Amino acid sequence: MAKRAPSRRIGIADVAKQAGVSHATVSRVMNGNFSVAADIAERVRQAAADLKYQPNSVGRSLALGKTDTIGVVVPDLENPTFQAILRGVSRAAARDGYRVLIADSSEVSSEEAILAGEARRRCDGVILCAPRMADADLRDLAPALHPLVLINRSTPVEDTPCLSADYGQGIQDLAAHLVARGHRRLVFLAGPEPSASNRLRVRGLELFMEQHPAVELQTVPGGVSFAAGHEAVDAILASGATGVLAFNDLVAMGLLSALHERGISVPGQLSVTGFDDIPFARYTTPTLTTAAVPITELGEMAWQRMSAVLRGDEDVVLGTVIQPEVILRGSTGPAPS
Amino acid sequence: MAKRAPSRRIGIADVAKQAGVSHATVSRVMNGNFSVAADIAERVRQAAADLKYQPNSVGRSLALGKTDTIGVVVPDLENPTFQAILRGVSRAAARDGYRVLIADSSEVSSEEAILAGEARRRCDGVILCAPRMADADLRDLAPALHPLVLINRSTPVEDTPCLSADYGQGIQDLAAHLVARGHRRLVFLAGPEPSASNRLRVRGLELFMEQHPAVELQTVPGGVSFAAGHEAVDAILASGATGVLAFNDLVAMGLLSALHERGISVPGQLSVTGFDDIPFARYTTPTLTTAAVPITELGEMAWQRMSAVLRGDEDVVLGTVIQPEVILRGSTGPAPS
DNA sequence: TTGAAAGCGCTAACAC
DNA sequence: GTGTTAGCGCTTTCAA
Repeated sequence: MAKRAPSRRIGIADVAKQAGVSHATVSRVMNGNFSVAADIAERVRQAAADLKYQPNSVGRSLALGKTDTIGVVVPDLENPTFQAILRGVSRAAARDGYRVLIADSSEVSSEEAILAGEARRRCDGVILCAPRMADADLRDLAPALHPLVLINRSTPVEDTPCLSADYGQGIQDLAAHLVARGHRRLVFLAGPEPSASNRLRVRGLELFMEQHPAVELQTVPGGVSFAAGHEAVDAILASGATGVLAFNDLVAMGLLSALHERGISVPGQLSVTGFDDIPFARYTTPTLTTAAVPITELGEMAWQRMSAVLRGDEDVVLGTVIQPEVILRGSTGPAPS
Repeated sequence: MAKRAPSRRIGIADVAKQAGVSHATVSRVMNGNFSVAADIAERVRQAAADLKYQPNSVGRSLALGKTDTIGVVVPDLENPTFQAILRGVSRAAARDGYRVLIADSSEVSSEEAILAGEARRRCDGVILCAPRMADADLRDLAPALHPLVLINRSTPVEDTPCLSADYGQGIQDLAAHLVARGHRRLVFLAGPEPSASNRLRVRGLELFMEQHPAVELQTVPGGVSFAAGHEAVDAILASGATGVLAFNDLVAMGLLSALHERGISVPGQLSVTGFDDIPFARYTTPTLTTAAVPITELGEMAWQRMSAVLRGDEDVVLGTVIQPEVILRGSTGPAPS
């Protein structure tokens, strides 16, 4: 037996008693079931209002077998990309009456599986952003998580919608832009080695190089943050490149800031590109050339897929790849002669 | 009767049957109750593993009368301030085994009350950031939301912990800094009229002006975003002021960007201050002088308060005011002579 | 130490 | 149209 609460919250039974009807009738009224006589319905509504009745959604969830909540697992709530995904999911889900439970793995990827499972137990489904989780782990985990939607994974998982941006194409487009402006020595300021989205960029650049044998490309280890870009400045300058392809906007901004401190002119001496087009990219000095990934929309689309699965749609789109769009701004220019 | 699901999820009953014990025993084992014989416990664990049993947390919540989840209501998931609060709450709550449900009112303040109530029904408590909600509405709402923790409200509400930053003092400190550098004509690039935190800044500036009769202060309408700051540039220039106190960092950055486009030198011709010290503030050009509000910590503290209330602590701290700290960077300098 | 049974708050099938 | 009742999956009291 559950706790004998001394002063329970108002429940459906209290309203039923107050209105002099059965609790089934109260339930009907609360759910807008019209098979209740108008006068009785009114009496029930009055009683509910008098008692300030708030339906208990846990009871409701148990009876209905659904929570109207989905979990979103992100590696880092501090990263604008994941904030944007979360925002997109949250808004789209809210329009359909669903709420979002957040699970932030704080970049501890060993936690992701646990968090995701935990989230799934409380929710009707989970949207998983786990860019660094090993493919094998993901495949093991997936069945227990279903309904599951994946974001930014290249791994196809059976019966699991997956949304991602074409980082490979985006970085090629940026490289092409630099080459068109006369740059022949490029450097890739890389993201985390194990990250799927970094691998896609690397692969894209490999393809690009095959088609542009005259271009030279180096790689400098970077990271995902301002600080990573800031710290990489020496290695970038040492590379002798005239064009820098940064892993993302954050890294590019850190680099821009360090270059400014060193008195290096951008794009006069060095052109720099970012990736993502975070809101701040248009406010840096100089403004940042980047490949825009409509990441909030990607979050919204993730909800569409989840919603389709929850509705039991027969043919949910499984693979979705969004094409980034190159945005030319002030941080790139012709190669110095 | 609930839906006759054709293929239910594995429940405690399945594990009980498989292990040849009652479901009460399974429950005891799953909850680490030691009053179960070691061999039986092992058998149960084995059965649970075989069946890949995942305890259903809705059932658990109903029996226990708690969800181990708290709701966080924010006006805008796009705003770095609220992202940081959310992050602070989420991480602190996670450490105590609680999860966070997000409710984004998308700046529609009429939605806040509904969202908050809705969140409360699904959660054990709610942390409310509703800077524009009218005091009276908040007081009406509070009892139904309890346990409730308020963020950035100056309204005291009975029995409700409230955390806020001392925006009034922070803006005075920034103004003092400008005056110390010789500025005599200041302009406040204001936030939203009805926002409590804007009113605190206004009040702070009034106090400041009383103590500095030689200083002239104008007010220009602004907003909360980049765009607002960017658009205000003409009004700012028209004011003839040499020092600008922007409502927050975002607004300051938008203004900085517009000033850069106009070729106005900062801080040579105009000094600009922000507020909040968002992560990007140290990477603008020039870097932004601002008043740092440790907002993630504020989120963490909000969880501490909530946690205390949930534990039934007798004397929870109700009012907490965090002092912003002025961070001097490159966007402010001596008044032009 | 274990099982039977009640109850958490709600929905819905069924009978009237 | 409305009430009775079973059941969602779990915890916990009580009795054995």
